[in-house]
Amino acid sequence: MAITQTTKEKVKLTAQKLFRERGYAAVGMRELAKEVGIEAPSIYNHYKSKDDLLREICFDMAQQFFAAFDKTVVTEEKFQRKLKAVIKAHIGVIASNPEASEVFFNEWMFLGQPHLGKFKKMRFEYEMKFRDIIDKGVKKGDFKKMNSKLIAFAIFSALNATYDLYRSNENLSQEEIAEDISDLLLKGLKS
Amino acid sequence: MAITQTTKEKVKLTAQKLFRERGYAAVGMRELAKEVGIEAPSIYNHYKSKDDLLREICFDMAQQFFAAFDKTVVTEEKFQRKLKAVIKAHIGVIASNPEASEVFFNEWMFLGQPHLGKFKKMRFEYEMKFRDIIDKGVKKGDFKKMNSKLIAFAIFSALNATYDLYRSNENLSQEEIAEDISDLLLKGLKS
DNA sequence: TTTTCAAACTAACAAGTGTTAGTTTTTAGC
DNA sequence: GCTAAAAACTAACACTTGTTAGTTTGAAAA
Repeated sequence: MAITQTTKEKVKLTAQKLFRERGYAAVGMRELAKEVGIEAPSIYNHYKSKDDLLREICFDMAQQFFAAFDKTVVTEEKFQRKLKAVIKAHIGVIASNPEASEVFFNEWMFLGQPHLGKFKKMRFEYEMKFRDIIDKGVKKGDFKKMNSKLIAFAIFSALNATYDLYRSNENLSQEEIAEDISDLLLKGLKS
Repeated sequence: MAITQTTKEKVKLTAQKLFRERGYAAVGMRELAKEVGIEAPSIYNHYKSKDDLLREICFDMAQQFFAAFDKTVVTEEKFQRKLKAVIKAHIGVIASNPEASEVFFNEWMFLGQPHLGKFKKMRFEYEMKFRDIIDKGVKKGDFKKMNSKLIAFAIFSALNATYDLYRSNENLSQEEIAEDISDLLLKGLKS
């Protein structure tokens, strides 16, 4: 817990909150500034532009997803275990910051170039890491034969919506969410 | 296929396209009008306001989802069959209009009151129809015991993202999508 | 041919947009 | 306490926003 908060941090946190609540395009700089407790032009002492702010939010999250994936080393040979581990890591990142995650998933389209292009590329690479596990699992016989692209899509869709579960708190723990959802999906992959 | 298209229809279709591509808040009335081939104020001969336009798009889709669900009468007693049938109906509605579906799922938050309230209520009711099938299936023993709310959430997340599959066409048929995804999910529910 | 009405138009308003310039205040280092 | 830099401020620009008022056009009904 940060005892003190720099203005820059406050701007970023407030932007995350407002962008999530109302969408990037619908939030004005004056409104953002007011919520922070400063005047709009003061924001430009910390961020080059509105787009720059969105860029930082989105790319910070992207980095977290990659880091969580790469940190997940599974020595076990079973692909069910491997997939479950990265699913949990993915859900864990979302759980650690549902607000920024929602912005990441829903507002990236407002990024200007060249960031937008880089973002799409990174997201594709990340998705391919998952697809790779599924494909290898199918090849080895751990998973049934299937349209891996379609299945990976369905899995991501279920995982990426989990930010919604932390909004109006229903006393669902991250562990419970990760366990139930990965169980549902992994069972469906059984060969 | 409509051979001729009224201006009102053209406005609605163009709005669906633009709202999907760039988001409701980022699309201006002048831009929408230009794409239709008229001037901005002419739109007001057909729609009361920008919000009115979004309202029509969203509530038309809502009606289609309800209609498809209610039309799905399954005489079979197995809840797997019942659930599979409504899943397919749901995916079918999305497939029949992926563009409007995407607006429906992602832009409803820009609805003004009282439409926003009504929309939320309808969506909740619709989701409860699905939850109801799952709960009854669990009670009867067709599905394993589980957190039905969480599972319903995951199922909806997977289904509602399918509009994305029709965007950059990958030669995926609606039947293939519905079959693969419902298989994945139903297997995970097995008792 | 005249009347009527819907649907297009032009002009404009009031408010809001992101952002820059220039200035003052606050903070930190010596 | 003095200096330098960071971070706040006010004022403003050029442009866009949704929408209204008032007018003209085009086609159908009489």
